[in-house]
Amino acid sequence: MPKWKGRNVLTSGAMPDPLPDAAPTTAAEGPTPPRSSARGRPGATSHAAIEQAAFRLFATHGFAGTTMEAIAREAGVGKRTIFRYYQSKNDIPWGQFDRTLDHFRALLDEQPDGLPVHAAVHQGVVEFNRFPADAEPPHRERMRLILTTPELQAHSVLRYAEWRRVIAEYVARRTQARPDDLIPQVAGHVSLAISLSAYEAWLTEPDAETPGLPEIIDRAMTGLRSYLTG
Amino acid sequence: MPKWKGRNVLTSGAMPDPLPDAAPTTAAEGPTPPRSSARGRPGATSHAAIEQAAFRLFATHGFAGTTMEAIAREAGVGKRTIFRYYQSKNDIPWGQFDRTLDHFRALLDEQPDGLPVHAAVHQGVVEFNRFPADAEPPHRERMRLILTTPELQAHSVLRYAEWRRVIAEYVARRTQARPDDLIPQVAGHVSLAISLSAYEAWLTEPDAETPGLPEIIDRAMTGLRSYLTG
DNA sequence: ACACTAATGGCACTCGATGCCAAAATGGAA
DNA sequence: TTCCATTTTGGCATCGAGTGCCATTAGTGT
Repeated sequence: MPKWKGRNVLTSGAMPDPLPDAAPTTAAEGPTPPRSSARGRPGATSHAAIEQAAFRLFATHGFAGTTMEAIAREAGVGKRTIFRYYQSKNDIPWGQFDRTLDHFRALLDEQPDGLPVHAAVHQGVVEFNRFPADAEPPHRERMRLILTTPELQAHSVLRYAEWRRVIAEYVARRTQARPDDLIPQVAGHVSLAISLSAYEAWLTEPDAETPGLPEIIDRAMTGLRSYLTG
Repeated sequence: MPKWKGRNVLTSGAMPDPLPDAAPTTAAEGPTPPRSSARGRPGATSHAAIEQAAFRLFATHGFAGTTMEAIAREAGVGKRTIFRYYQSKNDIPWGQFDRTLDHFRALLDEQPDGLPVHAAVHQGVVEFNRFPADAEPPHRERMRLILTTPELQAHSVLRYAEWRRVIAEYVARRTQARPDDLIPQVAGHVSLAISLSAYEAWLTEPDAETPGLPEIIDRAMTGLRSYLTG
């Protein structure tokens, strides 16, 4: 689903971490995540650094086999601090996903109004999942981790919900309905279904990915249409 | 998604608990769940009793506000024992869901071969979610809990996966494909998408549920078709 | 009564997560 | 420079889910 703007090298380069750290979408709770201001003590680490440390450990000990303490040690900060940057261990692999939702919204709005709604949504989803070849390997690893680790698979629905919402809102706007109405909701759910199927197929393929993610999403979409029309 | 065969009264009557307790689908691990055999010490409780106790507490303290210790006390058994009946706290609300999958499989097989695949699947899903009026209120409460509690919402994907698999296998068989191929997978994902949308709409409606679940699923399905054809 | 079998439940322990708070660390003002 | 307001850090205690271990209990069959 994701689509991290620029380059996001996983183990060696820089992690997503775009723009100055923003406030969490799931507002006011216990500790307030760092937001590198002018005044006050500067942050001891960054999302990027934490994710790099975490993925390094995940690669060797697996997700479940890596404790938060270990990640903290690897990142050179206190465990307590990690929990200020990420609400939970499960949130680490997703990184700054929220950030990309604005981009997704923009992509949908870019679609010409002449296009039928379903086609516009489809195009938006495809574009959202198209990115430079050099950003693909790390993205692939990230998604593989997420889609093959049960805990993460489960946790991800909470992320998907925000993503679906973007679609539901777009469809609602274009069909004069409310985002909570049945059709917009179905559109969101089905778009997610398509994407997930596509990702699973994508991850199954040999690394010499002949068909890219966009192509597979296209294929899943046309597959759905032919399936539904017998 | 579910469909517990007979009567399954939530707070007052009997919980699902059909058939003699079977082995867990996710096989051999730590403690082996009870399977009331002839020999040996008899079980101190049952899935039904545990679920009743649990739901009683969930109703007053909420899901998160209810500890496993509390459930154990309410059910009159040790905490350790509860964990032998359910792999996790999150598994309690779903009850013996696995059991219903065989029934689902049977429903699909019942569909006439003359019916187009998508129609057969649709019918199967609809039938799966049709049940006696007196079983509805508790089912509704159960699903409301599951679909409105983030932890449960997330955890449920693991259950849904098995359910989707049933569809993927059916579609694969009828289209001479493999269950892991793109189209069967998409069919499973999309059927789930439809069902979830329908459930959400169903739960939103006032209790005087004019349209039942089957009708809403139908509506979601036709909605999808018209959405996809502009 | 005795052996066999299988579930129970207490205990200790790991790990994720949270509240609390004193101790950094920084920029700006006196 | 020193003090101050500000903001993050990280240690500590605590809670709750989940697991391994194992002696105990409660049946069945002989």
